[in-house]
Amino acid sequence: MRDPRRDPPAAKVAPKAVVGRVSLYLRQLEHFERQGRTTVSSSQLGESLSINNAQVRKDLAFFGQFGYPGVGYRIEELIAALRHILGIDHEWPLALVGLGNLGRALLKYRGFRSRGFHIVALFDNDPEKVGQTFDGLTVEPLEALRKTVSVRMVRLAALSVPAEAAQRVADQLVTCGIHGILNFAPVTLSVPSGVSVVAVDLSVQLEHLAYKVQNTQGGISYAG
Amino acid sequence: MRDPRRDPPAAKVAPKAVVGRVSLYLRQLEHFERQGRTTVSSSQLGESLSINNAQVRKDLAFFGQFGYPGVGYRIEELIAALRHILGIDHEWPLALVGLGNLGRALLKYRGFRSRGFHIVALFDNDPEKVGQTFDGLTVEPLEALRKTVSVRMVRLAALSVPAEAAQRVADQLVTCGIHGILNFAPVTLSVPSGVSVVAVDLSVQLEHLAYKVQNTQGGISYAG
DNA sequence: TAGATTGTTAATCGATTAACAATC
DNA sequence: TAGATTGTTAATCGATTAACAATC
Repeated sequence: MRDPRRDPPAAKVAPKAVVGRVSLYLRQLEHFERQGRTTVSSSQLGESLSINNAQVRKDLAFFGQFGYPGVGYRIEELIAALRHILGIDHEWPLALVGLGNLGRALLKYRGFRSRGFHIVALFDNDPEKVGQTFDGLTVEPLEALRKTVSVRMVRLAALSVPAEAAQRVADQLVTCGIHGILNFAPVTLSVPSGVSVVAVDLSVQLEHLAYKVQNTQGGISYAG
Repeated sequence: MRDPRRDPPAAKVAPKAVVGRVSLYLRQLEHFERQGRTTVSSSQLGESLSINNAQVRKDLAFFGQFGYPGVGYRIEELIAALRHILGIDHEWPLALVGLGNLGRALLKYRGFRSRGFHIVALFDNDPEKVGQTFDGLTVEPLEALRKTVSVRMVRLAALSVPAEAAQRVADQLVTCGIHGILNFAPVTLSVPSGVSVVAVDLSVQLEHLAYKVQNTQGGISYAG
């Protein structure tokens, strides 16, 4: 019922790198679809993302057989399949914890909503912030976490609190039933098994850029 | 002159994964230093970050010999060495291009400045934005890019423009002498060799989190 | 000294790429 | 059919981990 081709070979969790590339494939496929294309080959898809064509086929084959020999991949069909695989063929209610500058920016960020992630609750421990309204949502104290998470069936949280508070708040999130944390605080969170964390550290990324620029004296390519 | 231990073994560019971990080591070392500690072993440093101790030693050994057998690493000394290696022992002037919600958040984000990255110029193509002042900086049109980049010796740019504009603006940045781009737009940029790009795609990260949560039925650990 | 811990080699593991029979 | 392209196996490459002599 869910896809027209053969089923996935196994129920193993894909390696991190594969999942990341699948997100990129999906984005590029949507781009091709908007251009009116209907099929794409692994070579074309790979070239547009600077990824080897065998890698594209192998990544996709991890989840099942989606291609047509001699033809390539049907774009519309592959988009639907990848959305299902990534779990973004439905909406994800999202809690945003920490309404500092970064938090407020995340709230306004369009990229989340357009991928099915809806921020449905705001939390902050600062009494100045509690009760304030941003984008139609009222900031609640962390004490309200358990109730709101349960009522709104929230499984994911974006964490944009200061580094010192991050682990403590993460513990609360876990206790209140959150299953996944997108962590913007510059600390390595420790969470129990069964809870997922993805870290987004902007400074680490910028430091990497500085390193690359410093170690590139013209002529060598580092387009990664 | 620059560090008290033996010099690096070679001048090769470190793999991406190594550089990312070195940023994490540095952050954790700074944390230990604030706690008043003076030395740390690879096991202790690794444990605090969920990284194997052999990996810690190997990563550091890539850049030189910093440790003392039987003692570990002297924290103050290692911090200085890693700052130098990452190229953040000096300030990096940074241009911010695109003053939408995300751009304005990046401008206010403290994490950059505290790591030595100073936003010194703002650019946007929107006539509504040009001339406006944010945090004491006036938004300039992209036509002013070349002059400002050269006058202020800017080598790095954070790019937070809409996806449709990203490649075009990136081309301009490169033409005007930018050497490194921190790309927040959800597209894969194509740049000439000698120019570095680091992509930060918040939706990709959130999709990864959704995938992990969806594929974790309690009991299995995914603390990555 | 004895104990601790490094830097490094060798072993293992996983990820990427090339090659090609099977398929449309 | 001939040409194109898949899925997959085998070969390659790189990254991680274990083990240990060297060192303080």
